[in-house]
Amino acid sequence: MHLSEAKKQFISNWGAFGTQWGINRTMAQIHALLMISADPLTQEDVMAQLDISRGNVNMNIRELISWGLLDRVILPGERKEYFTAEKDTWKVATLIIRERKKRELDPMLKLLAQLENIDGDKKDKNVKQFVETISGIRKFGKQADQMLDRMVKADESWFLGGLFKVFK
Amino acid sequence: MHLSEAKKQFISNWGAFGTQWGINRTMAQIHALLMISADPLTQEDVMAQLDISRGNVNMNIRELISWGLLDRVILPGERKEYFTAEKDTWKVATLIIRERKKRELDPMLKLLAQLENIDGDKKDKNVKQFVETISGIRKFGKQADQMLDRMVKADESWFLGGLFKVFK
DNA sequence: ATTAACTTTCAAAATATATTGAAAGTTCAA
DNA sequence: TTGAACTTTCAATATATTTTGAAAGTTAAT
Repeated sequence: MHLSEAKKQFISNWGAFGTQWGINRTMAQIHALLMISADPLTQEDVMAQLDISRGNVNMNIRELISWGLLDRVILPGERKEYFTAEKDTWKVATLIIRERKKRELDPMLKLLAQLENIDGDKKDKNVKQFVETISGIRKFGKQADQMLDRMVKADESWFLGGLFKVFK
Repeated sequence: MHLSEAKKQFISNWGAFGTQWGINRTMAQIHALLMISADPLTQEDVMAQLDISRGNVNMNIRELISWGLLDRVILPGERKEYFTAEKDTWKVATLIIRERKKRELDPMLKLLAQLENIDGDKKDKNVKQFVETISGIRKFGKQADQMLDRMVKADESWFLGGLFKVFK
């Protein structure tokens, strides 16, 4: 397979992958494109290569920047903005973890904490089941939260080098 | 806060949470409802409590069963089917991991393996960047895959009891 | 201050996804 | 068998999300 075909495949599949994880197709595709591009691209380049509209590209590039996944670059002597993606997979992963944790896990844990203290007869099996379920999910979530925190703070080689132990 | 209000909040938020992870709102809500219900429910119960149509409930219950998250139960002497959810958070988590790994991660790793061997001048910076990006993502994915495999095989207490070490 | 190059916005349109409910299918007690 | 009780299907509909592109906004060289 040649580069251009492989690029197409990667971009298209990465887009589909994104949608299964609540990230819109275009955002994932733009990210994919910039990850595999050796040089920075302009908005026009992205529009042309992915065949999507100006507004769409603009909106998704801004979103990617807010996630910390892209940077604006001004090339010396040029008027227009260029964009590059963070290329280091480990950094990309930790940026994504950080962001989703903040947006989703943290608020959910806060909610669960509230729901755990409901009024009502603790002997009622419905109350009991509710509290047990919520606290079970919360315990799991807290543990995951901690683990992700450590991951994000850790060094790349810890994970990628296979130097980590999962059992005590 | 009282049970009925807390239930509503949990179901509604769990549904929203689901959509951010590529699981449809109704499926997540049905799962939430059954997780906090002490006794098995019928399709009718679910329809009534969540105010959704017969077809929708039926389709999503079947999907949840295929994930291994719900079981059909026939109560002795009853004609109709009841449904219960797996209540153990750890088991729920591993079932979900297993399923998503199979449906998403495994195929993606297969694709990346193919894309890594493209034809073309290895000195071309575009080819180089492509191969580097793909192999970086693949390395990370393989590591994640291994970690998840160990998690799924491990005992609940490993994770939930906080007995695990993340550093060597 | 002008204006050409470039970026951003956002209402409308297109697309994708989820939901409904009536009809068809199945099961089983009598 | 029959038919009442229950389950499943799926075409039509509703809802949610994404995309477009023209217009408005911004910037900076002259």
